[in-house]
Amino acid sequence: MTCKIKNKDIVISDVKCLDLENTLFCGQAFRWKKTGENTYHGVVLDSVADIEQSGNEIIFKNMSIECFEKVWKKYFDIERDYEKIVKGFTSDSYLKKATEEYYGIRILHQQSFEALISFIISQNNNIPRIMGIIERLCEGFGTKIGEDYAFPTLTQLENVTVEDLSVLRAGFRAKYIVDAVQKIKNKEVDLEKISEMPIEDARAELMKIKGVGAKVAECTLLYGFGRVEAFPVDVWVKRIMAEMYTDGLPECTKNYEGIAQQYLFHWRRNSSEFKDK
DNA sequence: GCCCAGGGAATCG
DNA sequence: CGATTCCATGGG
Repeated sequence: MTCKIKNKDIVISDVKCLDLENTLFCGQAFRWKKTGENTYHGVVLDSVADIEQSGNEIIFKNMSIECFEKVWKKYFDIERDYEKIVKGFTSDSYLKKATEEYYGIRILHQQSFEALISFIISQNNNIPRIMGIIERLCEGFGTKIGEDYAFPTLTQLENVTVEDLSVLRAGFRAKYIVDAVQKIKNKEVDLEKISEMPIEDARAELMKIKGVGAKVAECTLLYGFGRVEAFPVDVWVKRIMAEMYTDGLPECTKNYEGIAQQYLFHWRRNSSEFKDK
């Protein structure tokens, strides 16, 4: 990656395998808005970004180098060599198709608390409604930043009750959000320690929270902790496994199962190859 | 009205 | 144990 400052913008180039459209709208993050042909608007931590992709260049508009280094470099997983990883996938014919049709998906390294709460909300739910609930959560409880809202912090949520959360219209999931907040607050579940645990222990730790089962735990590890070997199995991935991988995932996905999962998930949901199925 | 959605807890056999 | 049922809400 090369990083230049032009006017007040950060311009990065030579980032291989990063397509904003595919990455931001493949169901891993729920707060991005498309603002134009190649422009996107989003919030991470307390930083708001307007980003534009033109070919091999990604432009972070009106952003300081400090902010880019501190927040966005990690968020877009810039240091990881996706080109190499994705090339490794092409020995499998289905993954070859998926990575060709939807090239440039990266796993976004989100804030762990946000990922946890977001995927608690995602259970037995559909993506448009998940987005709405999260938007109401941010507007109702997060810090206002200009026209935007940060995702609420643990402190901002530490005293909320199920009744307080009724404005979200999250249904039965509200009590799970409260349980997650309480257990993190009293250190029954320690997000700091989870990032250093072997993945089996990390899973078990997250599953102490009500409403966190295998799938939500796996999503939290993948998107909130950057554990790219985590493999969330939702209804779509279940279909993929039943239709294409009855003997399990191919060897070429080893240690990168979560990245493979993201390509397969997005491909199976959106490709015309599976129209009306 | 029915079915389904990036599931999980509670209950039943 | 595995299998079934219920959980809130909204869109198709």
